[in-house]
Amino acid sequence: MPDTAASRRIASILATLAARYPAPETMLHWRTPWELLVATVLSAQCTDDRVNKVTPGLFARFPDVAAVAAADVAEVEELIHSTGFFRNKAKHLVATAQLLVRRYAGQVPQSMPALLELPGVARKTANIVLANAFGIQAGVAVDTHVKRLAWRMELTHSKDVLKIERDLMACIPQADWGRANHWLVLFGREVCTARAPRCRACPVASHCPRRDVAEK
DNA sequence: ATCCCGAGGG
DNA sequence: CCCTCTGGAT
Repeated sequence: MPDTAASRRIASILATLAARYPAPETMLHWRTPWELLVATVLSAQCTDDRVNKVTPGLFARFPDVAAVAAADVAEVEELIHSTGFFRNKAKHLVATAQLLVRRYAGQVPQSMPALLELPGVARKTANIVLANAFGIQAGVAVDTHVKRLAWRMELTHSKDVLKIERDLMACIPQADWGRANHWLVLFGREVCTARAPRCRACPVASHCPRRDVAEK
């Protein structure tokens, strides 16, 4: 069980961020579960607007799972080049598309274990796809920003992603699990940055146990 | 120069 | 646990 004061902090912060940031579907552009899966994979180490810049061309050239499954990896690499890590991402996307065609009739599976078998998909991506494409609130997606927030808010000091996820789930309304990552990422990039956090501009400074650590 | 909206692999 | 993979923003 997470510390209850920290739980209240996280809940208050999420409520504030929910009012401040738009819905996730307005950020990453996607129309189908497959497109969300692709966009989420591409978003590793990359901002939403850069992903949104390449996905229209990618989806136009390879309109569905079957097309990606038959695609030349080098051509996919070219189309997603600007999102970084393009060799890994292209290889994973093609391999995943091939697996979907082979085992799931070209559909994106709607369960955590099935998603985790897809190359390039781990827990964070699976949580986001399940929640936002299928409305299945399987869990909170944890990435570097979310971890940092959980630590700074003293919800937990664990480095175990599964424990961090469970502690967050205990204090975030289940309906927000799919969106929490998005809000926290934006907040983490704009305000509660890894170094030199902009505490003076922080909308939730009053909830922060480290607000005495002033912005320099 | 340095850091980053992950995931796979040693 | 550590490393690698990448371009782009700052």
